[in-house]
Amino acid sequence: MPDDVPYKRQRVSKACDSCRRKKVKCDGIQPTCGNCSAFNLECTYNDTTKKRGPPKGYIEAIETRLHRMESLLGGLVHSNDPRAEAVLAELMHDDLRSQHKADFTSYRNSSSSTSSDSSQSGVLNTSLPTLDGKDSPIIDDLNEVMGILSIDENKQVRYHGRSSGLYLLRKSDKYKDGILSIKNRSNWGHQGEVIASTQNFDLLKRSELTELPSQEISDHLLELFFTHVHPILPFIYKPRFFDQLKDKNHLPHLLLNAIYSFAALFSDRIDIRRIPEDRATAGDIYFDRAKALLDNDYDKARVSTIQALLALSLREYGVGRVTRAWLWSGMAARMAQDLGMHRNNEKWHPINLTREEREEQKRVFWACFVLDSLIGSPVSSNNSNHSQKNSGCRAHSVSRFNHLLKLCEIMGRVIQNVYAIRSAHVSMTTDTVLSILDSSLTSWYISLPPHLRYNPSSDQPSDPPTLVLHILYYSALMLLHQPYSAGQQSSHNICSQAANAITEIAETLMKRNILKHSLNVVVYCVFTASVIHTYNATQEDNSISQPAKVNLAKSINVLNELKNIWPTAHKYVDLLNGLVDLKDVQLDSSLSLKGSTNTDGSRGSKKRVNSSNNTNQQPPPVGVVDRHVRQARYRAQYNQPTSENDNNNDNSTITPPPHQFNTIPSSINPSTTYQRLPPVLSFNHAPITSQPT
DNA sequence: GCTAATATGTTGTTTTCGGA
DNA sequence: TCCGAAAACAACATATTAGC
Repeated sequence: MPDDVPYKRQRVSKACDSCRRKKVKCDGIQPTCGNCSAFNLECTYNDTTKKRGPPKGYIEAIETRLHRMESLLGGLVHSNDPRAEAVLAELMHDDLRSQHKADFTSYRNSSSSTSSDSSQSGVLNTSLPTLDGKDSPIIDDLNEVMGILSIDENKQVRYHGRSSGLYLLRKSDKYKDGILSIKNRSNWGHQGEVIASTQNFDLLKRSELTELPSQEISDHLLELFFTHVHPILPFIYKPRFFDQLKDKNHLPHLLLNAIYSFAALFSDRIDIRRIPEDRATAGDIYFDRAKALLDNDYDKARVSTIQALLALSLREYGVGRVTRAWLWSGMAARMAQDLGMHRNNEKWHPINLTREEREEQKRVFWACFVLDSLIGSPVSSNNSNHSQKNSGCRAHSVSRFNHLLKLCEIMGRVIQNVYAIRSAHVSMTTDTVLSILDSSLTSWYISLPPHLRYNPSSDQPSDPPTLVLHILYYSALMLLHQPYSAGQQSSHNICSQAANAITEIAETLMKRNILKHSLNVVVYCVFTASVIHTYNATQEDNSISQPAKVNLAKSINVLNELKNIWPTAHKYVDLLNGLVDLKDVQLDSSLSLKGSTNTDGSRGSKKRVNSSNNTNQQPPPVGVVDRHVRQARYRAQYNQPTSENDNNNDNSTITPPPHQFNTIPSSINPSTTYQRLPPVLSFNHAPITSQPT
């Protein structure tokens, strides 16, 4: 064909709406195409065409690179190398930052067509509302996408993801160019490394690795583990575990040391601490042994290795070495997959697993799922490619664990749909996704059996693991609604009430002197609640700010208490103390920072304006009116009579939800809508069946 | 439902062009 | 003439859509 013959398109670039519906060839002639003309139809070209986004995995790859660069920068900033200081100075240079910002703006503009088209086609809008709720573009610089960076006096950079809620505090004076400058009062930036155990475990001799503590200490630590950890995360199957201990020649040293090292943090004994006066060094010797044993064993996938990884991950999370916790929980999850635990082992006919082995595998797999959800990025957990089943056993611990699994599954969906840069959904509006996920949480709450309900006015107080479960529930609520809290009053109310609830439950735990027995995930939950309180405390409306200040003070007290057992609480207390200053939140001295000592030696907040120091006279919690409205709606929906508790439900008690946010729009068929959500795990069967005893 | 054409985004290379 | 930045281009990957 000669070159000068013009290329004739085989297809029109845009078929008319009618032809597109009928999927027939359209000649594209406007205003009326040939087909519409022939059938005397109105010819329109209204349907918008979708623009493609970046290639699959591209955003993830860029994110990975970004995080790698962040950690490199973090290390650089932290080093004493003068060259690092020069690089830091260069990076801090305004020209570069503005260039960086301009680059990002350019990227946003270039993709703006995608955004607008997306909204029309129902793509979930994952962006964040502005603080003032105006409908300006929701994301306006790189930092909103990344989350928030904070930098302390030691130039230690910290990254706080969106789920931290810290972006709510962008209006503060200390927030500039995407960085919160926060006073670091207790040197937590280095704490992880300082307390990090540890002796040089490379020097441990092989014979020392297999040393075990005395029977008395062993019993003590195992009792602590099975009292405080096992009830909420029963990843050890006790009958099988204690059977293993009977065979002295084949003791699971790695697992034992991992359990000892974690349980030691719950202990008041000083003879198991590396430094007697430092509680955070409790169990260091077992940790060193476990780590050395792990280095020898991590390439051998075994159930006990996974269990050890879970225990070690929990410990590391508690002492503030989050990266290692994240790595080990991820390693555990992948090892579990390597062993095929993500498949339903009841179908493994060729392999003769005993009932105990099956039970153990299920527990371990689901514990991996929970940990990956709570302290890692639930990547592997959200993988729908597993068929392992959990249980419907009545045993309280197992039942609680099963509800925890369901809650984690919902949280995974929240993260996938609300926080992921690229949503798993392509055809639902934000409101719809919010409604569906909110409904899932409500259903979860309603499905709680009586023994897992939290009733603060009951004569029989809930046990600590159940209270932790409720704290996680309210955290999930905050996780879901937080991104929309600035733009939607209903979401903001739910966030505030959830934050109030978390603070109140945590305070209950503290007053009952059992806070120290709660799992370390509580620390982060209380912190995120505190961020909401901080935001509310700065509102002009006194009816909002006053109770928020009271709750903020309570939260800080709780975190101060948690510092005694979980070193990771140090950094959150410091962050909050910094925020209290910078947000000009005026706390009463007797309420705030109880038990904490500032680096300047003073105790409590420096700002004292609020004259009330009577916690019993606290104003109504934020959104309490909404709560009553929702309760009434809930009672109407579920035919529940008005309880006495509701009548005398004073503001100091937590009214059980459901929080009842939006109902699913009638135009949406819930069943079909749910099918569009990421696959939901099957929870209707019953594998984790045994009494945890 | 499915396939192939088309549109669009990324990445790496080459070309252009202004300033030293 | 050289250098560096920006623009242009090609090749490839992938999302979207026309239409069989």
